[in-house]
Amino acid sequence: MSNDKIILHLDLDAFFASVEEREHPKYKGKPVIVGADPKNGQGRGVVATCNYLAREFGVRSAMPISKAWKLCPRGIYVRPNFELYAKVSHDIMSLIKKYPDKFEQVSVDEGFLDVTNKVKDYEEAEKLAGKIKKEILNKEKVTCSVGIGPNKLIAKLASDYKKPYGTTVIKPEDARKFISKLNVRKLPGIGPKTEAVLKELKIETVNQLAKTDVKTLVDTFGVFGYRMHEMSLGIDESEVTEEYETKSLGRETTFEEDVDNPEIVFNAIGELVDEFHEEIIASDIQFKTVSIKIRYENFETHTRAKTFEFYTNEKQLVKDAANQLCQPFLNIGRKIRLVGVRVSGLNLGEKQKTLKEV
DNA sequence: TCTGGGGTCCTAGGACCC
DNA sequence: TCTGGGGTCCTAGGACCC
Repeated sequence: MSNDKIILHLDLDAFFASVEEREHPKYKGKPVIVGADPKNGQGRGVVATCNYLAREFGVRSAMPISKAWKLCPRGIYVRPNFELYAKVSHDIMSLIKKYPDKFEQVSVDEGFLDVTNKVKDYEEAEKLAGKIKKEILNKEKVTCSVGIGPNKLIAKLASDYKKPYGTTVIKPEDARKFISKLNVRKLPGIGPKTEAVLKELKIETVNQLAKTDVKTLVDTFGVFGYRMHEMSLGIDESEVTEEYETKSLGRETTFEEDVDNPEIVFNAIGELVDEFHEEIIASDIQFKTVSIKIRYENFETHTRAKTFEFYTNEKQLVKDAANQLCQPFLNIGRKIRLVGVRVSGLNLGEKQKTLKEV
């Protein structure tokens, strides 16, 4: 009995931009940038997603929209329509779910499929991937890329290897070689900060990471050092899991212009709470902790939290707690850029203890 | 270049309990 | 005089992911 798995990772290509192209055929053949209003280069905010044509101009996700505007002034700039993307995502995930033994939705545009007992080998897995890709394209008019490998880590890195509309198959015996060549930044959990620390240690490729002794990594990164070392060898024992429980729920907003009037902050908090409280009621959620987040104009960010001795779902309680928690940050002669409210310590109603619905 | 909004997970210190 | 040890909960900050 072998315990080798066959995992597919499916990633929708430039998802938000693809949906916009689908809805607006006149966008085809043009750079499409989904994100904040660029306001002739003065806009505040970032790029959410852009299509591959926009990427040729150097535009990237998470880039300030003002920079995107400089790189690609003639692009088509659209505000995101998250409700639409959620609907299309839901439709696509519903199509996919029937194929694997287990399906895990990771985000709006990604999912893992454990097909170990559905296919007899990697050739069959590749055929299945082709079938799923065509079905999504025919029925939903968007493309996706698929990675196939012996675990979630390899499958995920493989789906990223050839995009858009690519399929990359990494058999178990090729996993080490495949992962060795990658930059450490590709590994999940290694972001800009960790990348910089690794660079100081002269570690830039996964191969160099694999050759580093675990002690050095653990001394530098704590328990994550072990995980980094495992990943560098292509090891990932985690299962494709269908269960998912929400841990927190909230909203935040960046003001059009930085503010110092407390009334404006309180009003914003009220609106944010009104918005997500609907979700709390609809999903039958109770909570016991309320947190606020304040970001000053210089991007310095603070959080404060208050935990009740009981679970509740009362809107006014959230507003009162949030206002109270904000007080120390107001009227001190500093301008505020962002305010946020979040509830956690959740007691989930039966409805919510199911699949993640993004 | 000047940094969104939705989240998750980790760490570290302090309070408190037995 | 010089002060345990383990567990749990809470808070604040930070890195990271999509």
